[in-house]
Amino acid sequence: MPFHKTPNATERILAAADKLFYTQGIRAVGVDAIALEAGVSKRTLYNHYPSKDALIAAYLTARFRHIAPSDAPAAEQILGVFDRLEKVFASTGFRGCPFVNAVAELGDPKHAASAIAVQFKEQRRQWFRSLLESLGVRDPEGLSMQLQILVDGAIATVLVRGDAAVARSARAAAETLLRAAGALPKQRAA
Amino acid sequence: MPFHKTPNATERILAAADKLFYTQGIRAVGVDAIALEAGVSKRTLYNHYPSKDALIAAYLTARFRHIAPSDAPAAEQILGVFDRLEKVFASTGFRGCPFVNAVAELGDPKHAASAIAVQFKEQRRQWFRSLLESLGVRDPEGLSMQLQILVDGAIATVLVRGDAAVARSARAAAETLLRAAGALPKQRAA
DNA sequence: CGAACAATACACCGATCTGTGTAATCGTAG
DNA sequence: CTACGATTACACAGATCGGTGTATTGTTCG
Repeated sequence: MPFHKTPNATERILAAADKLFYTQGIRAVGVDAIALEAGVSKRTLYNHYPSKDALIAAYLTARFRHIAPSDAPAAEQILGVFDRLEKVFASTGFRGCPFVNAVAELGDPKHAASAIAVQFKEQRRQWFRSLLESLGVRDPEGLSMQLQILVDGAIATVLVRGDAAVARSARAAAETLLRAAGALPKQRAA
Repeated sequence: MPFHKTPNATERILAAADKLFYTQGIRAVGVDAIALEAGVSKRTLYNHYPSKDALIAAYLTARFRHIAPSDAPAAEQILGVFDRLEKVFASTGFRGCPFVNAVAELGDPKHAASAIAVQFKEQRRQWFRSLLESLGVRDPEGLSMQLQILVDGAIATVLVRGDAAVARSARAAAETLLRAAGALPKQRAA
């Protein structure tokens, strides 16, 4: 039976690729740098991943986190997204959305990265949509798209502005949209 | 007096750089490809631009279009942004926001591209803000940021989804935000 | 014509890129 | 101990990168 002597060589390579790809850009990072960061020879890297493109795809696939279901109220779950975003924005090394960045810098829509990016964004939109349905809003499809736009817009804006407080603006906008859809109590005066 | 025999060699180089940088990504395009596209020798290219970095900066600076003032009603001007966005999204070769893309793929915040990108986004936000002030909304600063988020969010979403109709969702969200701020008449029933 | 200047072709530099070939080494299972 | 599979170091291929040096070809003005 094949064994694994180390706590996963494949994972170390993937972790190194994630760190370098995300912080410096995919095209800016060579496989040599990834192998060095992972503490692995270049030959070993190519024994685990057949090509840099495959490693890129693995990087994005690993970034594809599935959203854990929650028992919290739907509106709270939705607004919680923006609160979590603010923390991510404020963390050192935030560099935008890895999926959007990959699509932007790879260019080729036939690259595996594009399909992965579409799936990720679509997953989050569907998550929004099902929550909105449970809230009984009038147009869950359209509103889920609007929330999605707010999320990606906040990410892009922070990428160039570097101001994590943008997340609060996005949250406020989401509140207004939810309120207009009847999914939130009427506004309290200040 | 120095003369110009052709309709501007510098401009042809810039136009070639714009086309290639935007459609394929900055790092993906070599100076040789730009010179070829411009119908110019590489030496001439370097006689007009001292380095690729300078050409990148020129590319972004040229993309920096100043917004022409208009006499149309303020709310109409704001919503018109999203209508124009939809046309841009539907045009062939749309590849997202050149400023955001440049920041994303260059990584280095000290690169001239970052400063240009910040200026561009800030200009548009100020444009929103002054229109909102003329509308007498309660929080022009915050609302201008929210509109900015909608614009960049729509751009990022279309980049991965490829669906120009996203612009209409963004416009609808902008209408809701303006209405909640009292800058638009109360909603008509469908 | 002839001086002045822009643009050309083209070779070239050193660095870096993705990817491979190979022989030596190491750790573990039988 | 031995055999085997994973990993290593390292050289190398072939391409491309940004950038330069140079000698030659135009083109325009005086």
